Amino acid sequence: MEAAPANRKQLTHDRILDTAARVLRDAGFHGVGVADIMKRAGLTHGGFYAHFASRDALLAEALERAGQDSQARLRRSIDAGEARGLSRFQALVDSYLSDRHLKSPDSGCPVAALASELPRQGEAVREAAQARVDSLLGTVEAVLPADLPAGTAGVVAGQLVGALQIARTLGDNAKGRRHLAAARAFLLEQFEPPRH
Amino acid sequence: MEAAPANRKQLTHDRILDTAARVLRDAGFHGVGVADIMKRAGLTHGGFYAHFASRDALLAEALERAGQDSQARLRRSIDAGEARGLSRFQALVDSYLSDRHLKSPDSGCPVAALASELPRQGEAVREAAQARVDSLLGTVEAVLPADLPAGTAGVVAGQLVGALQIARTLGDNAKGRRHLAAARAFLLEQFEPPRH
DNA sequence: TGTACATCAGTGAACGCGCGTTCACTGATGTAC
DNA sequence: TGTACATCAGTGAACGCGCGTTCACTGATGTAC
Repeated sequence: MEAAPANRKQLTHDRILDTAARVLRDAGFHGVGVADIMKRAGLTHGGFYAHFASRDALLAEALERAGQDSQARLRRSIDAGEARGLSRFQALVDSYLSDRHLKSPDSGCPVAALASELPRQGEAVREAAQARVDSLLGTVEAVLPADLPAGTAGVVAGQLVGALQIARTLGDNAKGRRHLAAARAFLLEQFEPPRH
Repeated sequence: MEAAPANRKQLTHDRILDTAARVLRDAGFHGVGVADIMKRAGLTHGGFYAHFASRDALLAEALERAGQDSQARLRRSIDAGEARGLSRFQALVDSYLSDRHLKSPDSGCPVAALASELPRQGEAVREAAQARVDSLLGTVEAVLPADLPAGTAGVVAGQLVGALQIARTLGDNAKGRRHLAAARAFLLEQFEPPRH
């Protein structure tokens, strides 16, 4: 019943990563401290370097993990929205620009949670960041109508990321939510494919 | 010929603030260190607390200063573009989403340079941040056609901020510049008022 | 089935360093008479 | 015009603290026979 010997360390590694991926989106790169993450994962800080070569290596891996996590959530939301009769594009917009995403960055898109910090990180993190941006562009592209000009997915992604960040700066209140709602309305009017 | 007695300190204060406003946009909130800023301003760190109550007070003032600085530059660009025959809206879009703004955050818009860090700052900084967002919205509103739905300025601002941040994450290279160009083209097509 | 040994994930004390902040002091500027 | 004094912007040493990183050690898990 016990897992294979190599697995125990792997499980701990995963637990550290999940913790870091959550804290990273909540508190930013400087909010991720080695000792704090280990403590939250139920460990002491000394064991950290048996799992990661450096704090920077953790940041890069955590960013990737955060992206995979939020991407998976987003795809589930799109599927669920489609099941309720929405277009896949509308489901994406409603989910990305939802009040829930406004108030819970720790389970949301790391690009929106970290965008202005990304260009200042070390090379490993910046590479992971570009992969996350490409992945977000792919998700948007997949739900857009096929006949739009090249670069449209980038335009929509820019709108999603920018609108969410401005709404978060305005606050989790009427002002912030009004900002989100305006962005949702605009995107749907612009890109929603005509329905029967 | 000498300035009034109270002026010498004021001049030093301004010099510290200008330095901090530049470093802040380049390196983010955590990139602003008391000793480093004082040194760059040609002073020793001990004198800092004669000018600011705390590092946080400096951050809030520097954010405000950065916003005023970049707003003034943007307005000059809009006027210059108009003088060259562009619409004021096109001049704003060309300037905000320019290759120069892509590569020089330290003299650019602090909202784009800091957006994802703003919600995590202390109260004084967050208040200054909201004022900067409002100011950006005002500048956009002023150059948009009058008959657009409420919230349109917010939509455009979100696009500007998001597109610039994503381009900076992609890098100061062909990929980043292509992203900027697509956002410029989209905004002009959408909102450029018809010309004679 | 049981004993001796090897492996290895995790512990906790210690390190060097940089940071924000404090404070006694200096030296230049301006004022009183 | 000159001297004595007060003011005040800026200096530089020192502080306490938190952080990333290292390392000798522990104790549990798994293997050999």
